Amino acid sequence: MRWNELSEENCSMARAVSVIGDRWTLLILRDCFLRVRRFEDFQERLGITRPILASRLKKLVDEFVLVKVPYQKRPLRYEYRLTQKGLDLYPIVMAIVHWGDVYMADKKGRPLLHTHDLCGKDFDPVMVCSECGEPLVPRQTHVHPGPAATSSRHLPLGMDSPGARRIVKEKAAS
Amino acid sequence: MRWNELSEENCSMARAVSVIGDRWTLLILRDCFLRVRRFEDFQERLGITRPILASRLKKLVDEFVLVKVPYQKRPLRYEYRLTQKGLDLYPIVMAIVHWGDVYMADKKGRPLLHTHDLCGKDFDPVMVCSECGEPLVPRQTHVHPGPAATSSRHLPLGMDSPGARRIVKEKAAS
DNA sequence: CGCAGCAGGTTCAGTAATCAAACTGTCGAG
DNA sequence: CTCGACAGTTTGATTACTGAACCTGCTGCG
Repeated sequence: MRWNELSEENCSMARAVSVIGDRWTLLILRDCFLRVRRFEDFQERLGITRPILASRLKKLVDEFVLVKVPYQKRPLRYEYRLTQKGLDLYPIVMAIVHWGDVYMADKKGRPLLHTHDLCGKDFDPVMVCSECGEPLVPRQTHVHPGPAATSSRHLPLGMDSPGARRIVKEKAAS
Repeated sequence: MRWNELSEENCSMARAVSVIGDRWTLLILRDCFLRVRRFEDFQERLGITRPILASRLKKLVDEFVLVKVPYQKRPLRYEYRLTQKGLDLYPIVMAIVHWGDVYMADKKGRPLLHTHDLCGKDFDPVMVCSECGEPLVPRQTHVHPGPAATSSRHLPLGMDSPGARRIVKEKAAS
């Protein structure tokens, strides 16, 4: 499968990954949330090569995750700012940072702490259920087909997934 | 910067991205949470080439995100299961799926709905502050150096970041 | 026994993406 | 008129990914 074919898959994750599923893109987005906005600043902070940075920024602009806003004329220069679509990536970025803090930090602790202005405390992000507010645990959730469910691929062991075929076979054999 | 150098960066996000920051890896992990466990099943569902799948699974095992568990002897065969470290990627996966649902779904709606067994309802994941329980909004948070803060890179406009140098210059000029 | 089939990979040649470094173009300051 | 800042683009060499085929270890069938 080619990368651009990913965006046509009937799977929200595949479509999201076709936009943000790239190491450089994720690091660029982290910097966006740290209020980095200019080409040279991204380049110096990330150590990314200039052609790659240009291509990733272009893609994010094409996808409406970032907008180019002029911050001066003569010479006309633009900075990159998060749109609402981009700002809504915050949970993804925070979830990744938090996982890195827990599992990839060295002995000295975390390089960066996050403070919540509302309560004034340093926080960790916690993912909860929108309906009951309880923290989400993978074992306490399951999935079922939604309105746009068509393909059997990317459904969890749907009736014609390989796993299900195997299970059906195994049951038939017993 | 090379990919493997990423893991040495003093930044939790960079280190996490060195493990999971790859389109295929993210899709493999999604399937893990859908209880896909075998090489052939991953291969068929994802349409990934076999060498890449083998290399990604190996990397995830090396990083203790997955473990190989034998499910039969003669012939000895293994399946891939999430470790606790892998299970803790759930918020990342859910956040990506949710963003995809909101911004990348087609008119028909979502391909997949998630049900929370505790409350019995279909839910969206919401990221809240561990201290006060309020939903996290990027504008209501800020960062400051933690115990392991060393390099100025990857700090938000630290005193010797390019952005800060520019701001200092601009203030001095006024 | 001989051979097909399955699960889980590996090997190989060709194509695509990424790298470092240099180059372009516009402008303001000295 | 030269210098430096900014925001990229171009170039040639290196690295990663792709698709197809191949390999291994075992089982079940005739």
